[in-house]
Amino acid sequence: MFIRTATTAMAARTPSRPLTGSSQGVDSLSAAMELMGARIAYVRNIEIYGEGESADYLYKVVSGTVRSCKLLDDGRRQVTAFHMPGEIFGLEVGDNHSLSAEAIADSTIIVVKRNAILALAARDAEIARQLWTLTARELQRMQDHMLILGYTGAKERVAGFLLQLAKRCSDGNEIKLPMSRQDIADYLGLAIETVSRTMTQLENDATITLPTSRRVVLRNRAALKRLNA
Amino acid sequence: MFIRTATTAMAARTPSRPLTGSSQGVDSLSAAMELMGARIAYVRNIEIYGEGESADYLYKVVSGTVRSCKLLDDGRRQVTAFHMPGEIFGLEVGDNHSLSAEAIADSTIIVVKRNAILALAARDAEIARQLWTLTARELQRMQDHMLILGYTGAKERVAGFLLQLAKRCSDGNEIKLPMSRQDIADYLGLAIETVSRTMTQLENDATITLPTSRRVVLRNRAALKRLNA
DNA sequence: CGATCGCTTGATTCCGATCAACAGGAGTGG
DNA sequence: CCACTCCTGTTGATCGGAATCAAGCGATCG
Repeated sequence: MFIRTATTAMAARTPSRPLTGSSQGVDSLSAAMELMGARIAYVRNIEIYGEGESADYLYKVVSGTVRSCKLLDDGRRQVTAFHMPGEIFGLEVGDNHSLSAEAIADSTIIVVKRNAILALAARDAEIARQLWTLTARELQRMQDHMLILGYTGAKERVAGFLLQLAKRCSDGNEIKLPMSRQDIADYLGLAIETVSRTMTQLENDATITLPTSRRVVLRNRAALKRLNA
Repeated sequence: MFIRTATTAMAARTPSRPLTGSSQGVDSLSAAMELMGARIAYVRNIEIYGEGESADYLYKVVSGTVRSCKLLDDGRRQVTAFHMPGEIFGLEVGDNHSLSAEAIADSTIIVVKRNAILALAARDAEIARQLWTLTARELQRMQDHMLILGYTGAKERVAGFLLQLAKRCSDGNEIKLPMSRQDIADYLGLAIETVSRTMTQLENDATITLPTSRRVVLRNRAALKRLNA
């Protein structure tokens, strides 16, 4: 399971360009994680940590995708975030995880002792700043998500989701969806059938095309943007 | 429009007992704000800052209530948070506000230069830690909000909202609502009529009572909790 | 090949949005 | 004080759209 890589360098630390592109600006922290952490491979659908477990580690996605979610009593599941390569997750203020995290696809993830990072932050103001920036970025992501959930219509929500993804992993106009329709549904607060239907509807409107169910091509971004803010 | 009060008194500065149990640990920051900041009175429905404006200040509610929100193109408004006495808002990572803030009721608010706080944080690790904790608490609040927005039913959302409020300002079982039905609707992603209807429905179910439209008495918390997680 | 899983599509039901009217205060000015 | 309006909240009726139940379809895998 463990593949502790010696982690050569990580090129040069780009001089802290915050926000935007995820990996930049977190470099000394990011580099520290790569040095101190262990590389672990998780297979699809495996739980990385559960709700309520003590938050002893910090995680950074190297490859694959992870979802953070909460299980509700009625069996429903609320997906609060998707974590893509380069992103850090598992950061908690309290001592326990308020969410669970699961690998959506086979993923390799760097795992670091939280205490080690916090100790580092206590000594190094730059690390502390980056930790804070990271949290704030999470906040921003969550605000975007909330905005999407605020929409009443299904088309608006799906459109918002697609644009959000396009911003994060834009290979031109094509998006590769790592998550299932059910994941999307739980992320958007919709039924899986509604997600599916809305997708095909957008395709019929010539707004997108679906070469396969997991690949989306944005044909008309303007039309998508018109649906949300 | 501004009434920069010379800040005579306002009774005594309540010795900063912030939120829930996490009251400890935010005091030195809170105290610093009270010392460095100016007390300003805002009248009902006045904008405190607008979306896109530069985020030069940090705010702490002394009395009254503030809403953070975003205006959408279609005229809809998404309320992302309500800020109650003792709470801090306006904290941004970037240099600009991503949301606007408006006073829901006449409010007095402590306003501090953001730079002053950040400078303080750079020197004082404890202040930095508190700043981070504060951001993380905001994150937690937003997660709760997202959970509520994830519910498909109106009853579930309203129930979640009421429980959330009860946790924050519990005078026994009675909640005093500082915000209008429209504010609640925009917070929950519902139509105002639906909020109103759901309230009366909950009253008919003997789950709550509504002495007036702005006062809610929780008669059956268990029933409310049964509706959400 | 059968089996399971993920996705789509169809038919129906139900619930929330919308349009519309109305009720109760609060404030204003006569 | 009353008459007036404005504002907020409630209630009713209708309509549309999303949830739900149900079936079918196409992959991938043992």
